Amino acid sequence: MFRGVHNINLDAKGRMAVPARYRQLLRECNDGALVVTIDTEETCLLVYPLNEWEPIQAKLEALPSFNPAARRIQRLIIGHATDIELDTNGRMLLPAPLREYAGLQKKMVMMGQGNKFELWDEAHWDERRQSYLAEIREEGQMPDELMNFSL
Amino acid sequence: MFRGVHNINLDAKGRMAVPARYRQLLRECNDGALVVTIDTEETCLLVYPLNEWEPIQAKLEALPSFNPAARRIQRLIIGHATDIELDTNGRMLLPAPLREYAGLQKKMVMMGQGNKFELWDEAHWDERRQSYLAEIREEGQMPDELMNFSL
DNA sequence: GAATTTGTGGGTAATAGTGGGTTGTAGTGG
DNA sequence: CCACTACAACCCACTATTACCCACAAATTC
Repeated sequence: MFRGVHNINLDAKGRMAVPARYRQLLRECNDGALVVTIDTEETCLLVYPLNEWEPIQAKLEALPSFNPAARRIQRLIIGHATDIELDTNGRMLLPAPLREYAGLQKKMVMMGQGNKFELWDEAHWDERRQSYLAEIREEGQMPDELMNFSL
Repeated sequence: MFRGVHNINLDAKGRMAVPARYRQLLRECNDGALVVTIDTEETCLLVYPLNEWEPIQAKLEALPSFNPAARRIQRLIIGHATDIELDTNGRMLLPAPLREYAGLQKKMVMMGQGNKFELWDEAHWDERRQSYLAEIREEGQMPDELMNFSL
């Protein structure tokens, strides 16, 4: 569904222009209704079309709520999940608390990841990408799932 | 499916002319729809016809997302995978972030590799080819999978 | 060597991205 | 309950980028 990188600038009001190629797609499936939340493993944000998000929230809510780890995840992910829409210019306004979490300044990177997008601070992503590549190349060993994977 | 090397020049706008012999083939199967992404092991780019790419993305997305190695691969490969098309002159415009990744300047090499093409900076490929040849000749030993391979 | 196909280089029009100004609404405090 | 403030939505205008087109140069082919 979604893929590809784009360098995007955040304006002074915290808005970002969604690349035109995705706008139509987003408008079609949900009339541009989106949900942004945080990624708990990396300091980046996740943007889902509403219909992709809903089953995820449902599954999170179904987790046993006496389990501390489950409660943590629920608090963090559902807690930060914010509804947003595309404005008339195809831009989205990122809520200040989430921008802050991901350390988003002016220059950022938007990356398609299947059913969602990821938003990274540009410098942070560059650095992270470097370390991902280094890890892949250094580890002689790939996990089993990947060993017989052919691209 | 695809094979052979071509020396190609990138123009000032980052466009490359696809060799005529492949154009018709690419146009037939997908109306010229292609996906470019990065190779994680080498600093080169991979170009797939859309229909070849889709099952790969599906397989990548199916990997367990709590597995760190799988997440890395997904981020890098799906994250960089960008849709492009042939223009009316049979050229493709390579996205700036990907050109940058592969260090593509003016002179580059396009190489058929079965279901995809690889794009290399010319100087980098020459160097890499040298070291591949050297490695093959120095290592007396071939991996088992190759021992009973006859050319 | 002429004709056709392929590769290359820009110019231009259309589209996308950017930066505020203005109005409306919701939240806050008196 | 009203006034004031702050933020968000909308609009418009400007800039940058891209896609498209055309024309020429180079290379093949006949």
